[in-house]
Amino acid sequence: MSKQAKKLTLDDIAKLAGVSRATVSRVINKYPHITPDVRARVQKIISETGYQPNKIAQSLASQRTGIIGLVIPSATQTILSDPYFLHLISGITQKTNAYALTLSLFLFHSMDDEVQIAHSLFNTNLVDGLIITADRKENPFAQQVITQDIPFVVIGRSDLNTPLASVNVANEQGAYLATEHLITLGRRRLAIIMCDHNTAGDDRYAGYRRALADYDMAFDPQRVVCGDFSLESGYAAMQQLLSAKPDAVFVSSDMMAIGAQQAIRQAGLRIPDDIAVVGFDDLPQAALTDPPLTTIQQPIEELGMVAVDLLHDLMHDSAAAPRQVVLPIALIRRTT
Amino acid sequence: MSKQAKKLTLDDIAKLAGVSRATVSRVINKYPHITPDVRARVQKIISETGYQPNKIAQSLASQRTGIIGLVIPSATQTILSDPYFLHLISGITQKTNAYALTLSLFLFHSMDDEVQIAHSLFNTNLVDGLIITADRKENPFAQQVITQDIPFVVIGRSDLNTPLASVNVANEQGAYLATEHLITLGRRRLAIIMCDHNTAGDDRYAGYRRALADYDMAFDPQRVVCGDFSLESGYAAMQQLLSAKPDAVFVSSDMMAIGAQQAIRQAGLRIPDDIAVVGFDDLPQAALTDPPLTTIQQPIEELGMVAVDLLHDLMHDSAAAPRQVVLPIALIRRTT
DNA sequence: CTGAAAGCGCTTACAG
DNA sequence: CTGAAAGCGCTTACAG
Repeated sequence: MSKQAKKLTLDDIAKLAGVSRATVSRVINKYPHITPDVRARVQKIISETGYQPNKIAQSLASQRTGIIGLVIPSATQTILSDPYFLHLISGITQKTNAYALTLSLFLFHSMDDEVQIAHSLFNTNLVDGLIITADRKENPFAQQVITQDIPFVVIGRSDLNTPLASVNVANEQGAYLATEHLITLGRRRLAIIMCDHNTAGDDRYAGYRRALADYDMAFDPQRVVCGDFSLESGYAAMQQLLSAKPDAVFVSSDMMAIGAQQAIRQAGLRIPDDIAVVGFDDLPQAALTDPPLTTIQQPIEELGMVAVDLLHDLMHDSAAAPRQVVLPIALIRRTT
Repeated sequence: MSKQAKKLTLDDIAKLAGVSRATVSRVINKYPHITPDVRARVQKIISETGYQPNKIAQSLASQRTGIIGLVIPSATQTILSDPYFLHLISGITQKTNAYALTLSLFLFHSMDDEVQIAHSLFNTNLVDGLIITADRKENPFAQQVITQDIPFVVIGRSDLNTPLASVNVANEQGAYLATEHLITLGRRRLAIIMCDHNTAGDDRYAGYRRALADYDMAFDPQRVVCGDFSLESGYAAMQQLLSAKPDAVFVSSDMMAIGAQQAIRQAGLRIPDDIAVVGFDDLPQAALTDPPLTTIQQPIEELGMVAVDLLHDLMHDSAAAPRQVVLPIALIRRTT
């Protein structure tokens, strides 16, 4: 407890309680068949001394560390500007706290990091399982994980054509609803700010196209611009789009939508009168843009929570068939 | 490597290379005095087999895990809406990657979590060191850490009156500059949206007061409102402030400033004509608000990087005097 | 420069 | 229900 005290071990507790180390270990691990007397005696010593088992020794002996890794292989730039990841992490930590798991976080700041981290994660017995955000279409890290003997779950769709445990939201359907909403409003010159190199971006683009087709709306490649989910890229994309004179734009993330709104205003146009905007995410800030942003709500925290649930199941029953969960989305109408 | 293969151990490598486990261990740990031949032979086997040492076993034997913990004891709500933390985490992971340390993340979602996490972190030998964001004035967790025998560094000032390793930015001076800027602009009815229960908030408030005093400006408690660093709270605070008819407001975080701008616009007032706004942080989104936000730039990523540097030093030389680093800030003029 | 041996602090069959 | 013992896979004085 205090600074100087030499740390107590199982052995010390065993001696103090007059039992074997095995018994103390069983008490700590809540093994059911222990004489109540003995259990009480051991517990008393433990609480009196403030003994805490050495987690590393427990891990080595039990072959489980209770650590799970969260790997976010996105470009750092994207991560930085998108509160999405904060919500995801929040959902994940809620569950890891509940399961008494420890979360380790792995971000790549360079190609080198990717190699280094893969190296330190695979075959080192450090983590019991992995959660991977698989937004990038090119995802060499995820490719590697498949070949490893480690439970993992993927957040977002993955094109790894293997049955994997995964959680995702109904991206295609969300984009469809958003686009349909704009069409229903009477808009005719629809545009999209999408995100390439990203599976969620692809799915949302597909939903946009499907809605256009279903409603016999013209598709004009001039009115398609790519961003990278960042605020800045949404701003730049909208500036580019302006010359194509859209009267509505579906932006596939709220941060990009906020940037797009800014570009529209700066061009002296009115929202939604001149250009209607619909986003995707429903971040808290979406309700406070000018005007408030109509958007597709996706349950980001829940995404994280379900990921941990799936992983937890996998870790305790490796024979379990990997489950794919798709969470529902909803259109949140604000401005229009 | 592949799914079925039973994992190799030091012993296996030793046998394959015809040396002792000690020698293999020395090669792995880059012990300098090894016969080149022997080293080469061992390394060949290691790379041929793809052997990776078991990190847990290494940790138990060496009494170091290479894991450091990042503890963010802020209210979850605050964390979620503030990209600040993303930048901080980014800075931290850049350095942990460089030092080949593993980062574990601890967020509190309830009072119970706080107890649980403290319990699992202290005296369990899991982490080699801790980084704590000490923004809350009431910080029982930080108080506890002090009594533990574990290296740690605090991000943000702490009122724990002990010489601690810490990194911070010049909050007071930043607020002073921001306020001075508004005064120099000719504004006379200054207001502040501050953040209570938070040491950074306190420091910034102090800088505001000092500038007011230096320039003989009236201080009106009517023109002081508290938020919690979230966008929503900035919005609400500004609405409240409106009746006091300020002509300028220093908002002690960018997210709150963005919320405040929104409230001003919604009230039909112009920025900066009717009310000038200065923020604090210089998040990427500050450059894209309407109008672009003048703000105090603080090097958030660097805060995280320095924290890891300090901790790294502490872990390798526990006798080292804990250092206090204060990073400079700068006024970024945009709109006015 | 290298090896034999002890040790890190636990867990978990195996007996009884 | 409980204990003795082996084992988890490494590191590191200690000799030589």
